[in-house]
Amino acid sequence: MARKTAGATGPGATIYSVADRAGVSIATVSRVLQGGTVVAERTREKVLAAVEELGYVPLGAARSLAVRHHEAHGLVLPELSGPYYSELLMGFEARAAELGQSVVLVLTNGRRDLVGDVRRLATRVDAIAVLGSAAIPGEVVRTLAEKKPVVVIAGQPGDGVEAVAAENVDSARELVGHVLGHGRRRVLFVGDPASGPDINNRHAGYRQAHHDHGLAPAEPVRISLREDDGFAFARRLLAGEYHADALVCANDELALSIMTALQDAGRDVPGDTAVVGWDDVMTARYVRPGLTTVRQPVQELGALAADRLHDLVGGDRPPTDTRVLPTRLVLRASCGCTP
Amino acid sequence: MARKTAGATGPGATIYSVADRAGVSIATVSRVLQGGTVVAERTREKVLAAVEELGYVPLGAARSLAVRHHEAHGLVLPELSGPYYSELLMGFEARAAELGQSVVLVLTNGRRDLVGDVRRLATRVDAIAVLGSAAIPGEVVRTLAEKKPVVVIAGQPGDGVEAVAAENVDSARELVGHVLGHGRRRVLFVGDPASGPDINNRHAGYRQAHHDHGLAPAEPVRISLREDDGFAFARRLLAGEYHADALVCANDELALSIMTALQDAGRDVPGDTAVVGWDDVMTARYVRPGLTTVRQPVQELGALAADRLHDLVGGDRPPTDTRVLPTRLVLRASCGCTP
DNA sequence: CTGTTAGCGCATTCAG
DNA sequence: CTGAATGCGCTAACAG
Repeated sequence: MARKTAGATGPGATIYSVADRAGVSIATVSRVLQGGTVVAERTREKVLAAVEELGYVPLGAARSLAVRHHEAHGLVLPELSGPYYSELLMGFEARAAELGQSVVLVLTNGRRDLVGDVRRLATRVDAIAVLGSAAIPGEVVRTLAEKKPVVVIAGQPGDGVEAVAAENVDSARELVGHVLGHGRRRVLFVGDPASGPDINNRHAGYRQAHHDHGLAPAEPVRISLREDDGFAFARRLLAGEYHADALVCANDELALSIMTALQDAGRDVPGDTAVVGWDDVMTARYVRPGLTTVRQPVQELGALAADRLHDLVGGDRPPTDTRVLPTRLVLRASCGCTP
Repeated sequence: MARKTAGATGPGATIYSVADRAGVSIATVSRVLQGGTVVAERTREKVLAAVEELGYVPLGAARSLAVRHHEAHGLVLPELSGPYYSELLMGFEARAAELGQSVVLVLTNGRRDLVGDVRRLATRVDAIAVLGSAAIPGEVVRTLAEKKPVVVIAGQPGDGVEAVAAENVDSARELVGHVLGHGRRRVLFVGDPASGPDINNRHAGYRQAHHDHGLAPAEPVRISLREDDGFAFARRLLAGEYHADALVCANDELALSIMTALQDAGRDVPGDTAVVGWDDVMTARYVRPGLTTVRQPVQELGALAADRLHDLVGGDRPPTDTRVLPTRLVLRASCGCTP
């Protein structure tokens, strides 16, 4: 049946109208646009001209249906506050783009129908990366992984699904060892290890460092990882509810809020109390004393996740063990060092 | 022609295999999945069971092709460092999700083939939001707007394309007026007004405030808006290259880097030099003195952009004038106030 | 080098 | 309430 191929301009132009206008077949149009096969220079020009004149924009969905690939990766994050997620996303997006993949993003935080949203996502991408800690219940991830390639970022290793992560245990051990090396003997771990595998590993390193020094680790202060919780804890500390000469905070937001609160109350940091954190956020460089922390290669982590997805979709490279990226201690003054 | 509808499980399951398994037609499957039409409870259950057993995930591309909608919005940002873009993205994503739209993200910063990337994006979304300042050459935006609905965020108003923005001129006028009210008489605008419409408007407000007070504004210090540039400027200021008792910085990153550099060199802020910025980033609360700045409703801006795209796609609401969101002065101590 | 043709998987009339 | 048939726009053989 002869298609209606009315000279639709702008939106509405299809490969048929372009072919018509250029006086060629749709196959030829497809060829010059995909750039794979050889096309006579003469006809190529005609096609390109027609494309230009009609303002033709190919319909991605039609291509996807034909090639049976979305050419898109999904990324599921809890939110975007703080530099961690943003950097992860930047790294992911950059690598995905290099690989010719679009990225469609889902932020789960105050989401009504999380499961539904993720299912809809699965509908339009070839593979999905999920931030392990908070984004999604592990059960959902597992059923998802039965249908699409999935990689978990900084999550529980060994669920049977691919995973990438930054190193935490050793760097925690090193960091806490460093603090103990300053002569501190009452160092508290601030932040709930149950917040996620990352935090749990940091706490594990904290314990190891104590054992290394023949010391008994104190119970962790089980609070969540936001500024407000830091302020609340600082009040309790100032009230004498805790005793410590050093605070190892699960992340920088906690460390910064606590440090500031202590200082505003007249405490000397690190004189009275040393404070260290995790992530090396921008603020860590600006406060005085500078915050000693651990720098993670967050962008690389994102890029790595994108890589794995791509491999998984391509069917290359069989599932590998969890890839762990190294981290680096950043010594400033809040731990007791004099730079 | 009878389709091969082999009981494909997991990936590979189609609406046909589900229909087969449930002993119904694909139309019925489609109906229960879309939930629009009425279906007998009995058959609905059969279908759902089949879906479950086969692990069926509908192919978004096929649906998009059939309904002639991608049900996705594009968002083009330069990058994601700092809180501004992240918050914008959060606001955009949240609203888009509410409207049932996926969001596909493109970060343009070190991008090789920007134009190509944006064209590919246009291929798979119904509409696109672009951050005006830095993401894309205005010319590209205009040709894009001929093919897809486009809204420019914080960009040049009146290109004939939809736009949303935060208020800048008045808040700048108020901020600078406030600084002048502290008795400062040599206040410099730091940051290149040509960086983008936002900055240009802030500079305009700066000038107005001077005129309000019968003062002559100084030439702006034309540097770009990153930390490094702030440090470099601070060095030149300390070297006596500039004279000022107040610095109105185009954004917080600039303000913070400059303030810190001055303090490290022994200058008193705000005693010797007041410093104010724009954006109210997290660090602004932590430095001492706290940074006086202007808070923009960035998330709302993102949400607004998503709304407009949706309206544009729906064909509702004719193109409106640029929507401008109000901003708010945040007074802390760096301007000379005593909180 | 180019045209013809057959699906890709789904939504949607139109009958029944 | 349900099924059969058609087309969405594009790619990829397969011929010429």
